[in-house]
Amino acid sequence: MLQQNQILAALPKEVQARLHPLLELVQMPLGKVLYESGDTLRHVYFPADCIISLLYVMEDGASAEISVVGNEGIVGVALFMGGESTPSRAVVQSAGSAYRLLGQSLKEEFNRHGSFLVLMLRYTQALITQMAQTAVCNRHHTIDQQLCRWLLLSMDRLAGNKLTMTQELIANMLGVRREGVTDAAGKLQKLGVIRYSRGQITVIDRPQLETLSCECYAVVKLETDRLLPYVTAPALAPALAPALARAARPRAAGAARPKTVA
Amino acid sequence: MLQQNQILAALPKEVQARLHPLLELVQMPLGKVLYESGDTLRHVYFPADCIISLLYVMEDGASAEISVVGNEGIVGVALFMGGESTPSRAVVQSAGSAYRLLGQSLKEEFNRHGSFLVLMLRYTQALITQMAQTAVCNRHHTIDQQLCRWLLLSMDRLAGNKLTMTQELIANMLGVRREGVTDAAGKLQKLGVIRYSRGQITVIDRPQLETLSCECYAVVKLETDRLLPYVTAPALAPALAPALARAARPRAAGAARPKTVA
DNA sequence: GGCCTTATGTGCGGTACCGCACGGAGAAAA
DNA sequence: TTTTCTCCGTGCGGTACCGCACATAAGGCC
Repeated sequence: MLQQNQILAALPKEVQARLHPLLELVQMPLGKVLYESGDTLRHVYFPADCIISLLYVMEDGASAEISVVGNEGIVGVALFMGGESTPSRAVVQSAGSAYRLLGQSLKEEFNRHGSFLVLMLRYTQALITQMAQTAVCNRHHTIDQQLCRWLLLSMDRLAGNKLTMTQELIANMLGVRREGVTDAAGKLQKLGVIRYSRGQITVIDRPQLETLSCECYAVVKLETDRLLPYVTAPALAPALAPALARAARPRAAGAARPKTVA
Repeated sequence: MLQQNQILAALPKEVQARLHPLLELVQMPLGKVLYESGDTLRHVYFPADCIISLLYVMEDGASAEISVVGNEGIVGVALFMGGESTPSRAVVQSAGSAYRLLGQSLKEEFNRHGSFLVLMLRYTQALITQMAQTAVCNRHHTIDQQLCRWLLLSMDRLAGNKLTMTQELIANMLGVRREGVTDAAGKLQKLGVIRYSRGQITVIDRPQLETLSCECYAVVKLETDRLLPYVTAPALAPALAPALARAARPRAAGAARPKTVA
């Protein structure tokens, strides 16, 4: 079902009809690398039920996740942004399938300057928001908070409440030690928020997970919903409404860290 | 001189002619806020000789810089990306002037689907790279390294080798304590790399600054030069060539943190 | 010169995270 | 059932950074 990807689903019927014969459904096994840093991209991918991580790998081999893409988005924005490549790696974080489109075909549709272009750009802005918030989160929040955020981002892109992912891999995504994740996950389990065993994580108390997460999750989610309203997303728990309001409203000018201005 | 902004300068003559009467040269005093988080943008800005910081301010008032824009770029990409607003603040980090364009005029030119659109998208990809690298840098690098990166990013966007900026403000940008910056700056001064006093920083040994910086600076610079070749940028010190090669070449697949794979 | 504001230096205890080493336990293979 | 491998738990010393509380100094203003 082509409609599994929300961007494809949001396109007008005639665009869908044009693209349909060009889209190829491909399997996405866990760990598959869609592109490496600097690769000239050949395809873009519209995830159907898989999750793709964009991550940067440093000289010394350490890594950090830049953003996550599920069926709400598209992998390979560099193709239509004009750069053709990007200094990051795209890896399958959760297995499934995706629709693949040749770069050339994508550009032809993009250059028709219709709804496809508009949609791509809006999605790209959502992606930018996610990256920016990742930067903030890496600076200011604890591993505990970041794990919550990461779990929520993943759950939003999956059908059930189960996730197949070892703590080791989560650590690579967050760019922290495996033991740090063990620690944080242990706390969440003790609180009854999640349950896990040997690479299987189950979210039990999602509302609680949202309150334990930093504001970063809500900021990204609300902004994504705003930018891509065609995504009929399940509403955020009411408890997060304040974060929404704060995120949307201007703050006092000039104040960076309040104390330094007082 | 309209050519002061490199994006405007790179546009074909007829586009420049169209835009010229619509562009308004405005002064950009230090600390001026161009937009707040969630504001509907009215203008975009093409910096001539000022530097604008895009930063995110958290609920508790702490902040972190997401990216920097100088005369190589444009402030307000959300306008043509379609979102009209963005959850961050744009502040003048170094005073100067900029060309301002009404959002409506921008969109009219953008929707002609010519070289303006192509240039905007390419610049936006460079901006994305900078944000992604900021996320990585925040996760993995020391304040010392980040200060070097930050100084280099600023110097690239200024005429001389002097920078007017207190350590307090730098701390807000980096999202760290002021004392941390004092510490790092002290070391750099002892090494004879910079000299500073009461908000005036002078870079003495730029090559040394580049070697002390983390790889993030080089990655962003090389990618920006690649995406926007019309910028006749001064070459990077030869010592950084290896970082370039690494950034451009694919890495061994699957390896996130090398030890975890060995 | 005297005073005040702002910028920078320094020290101290606390915490989050790191690197490392190893122990244990579940699952799969033999 | 025993072995093996993978995943998870735990402890320990080290470091980078934090928050706080001051001390010092440089420049503007009277």
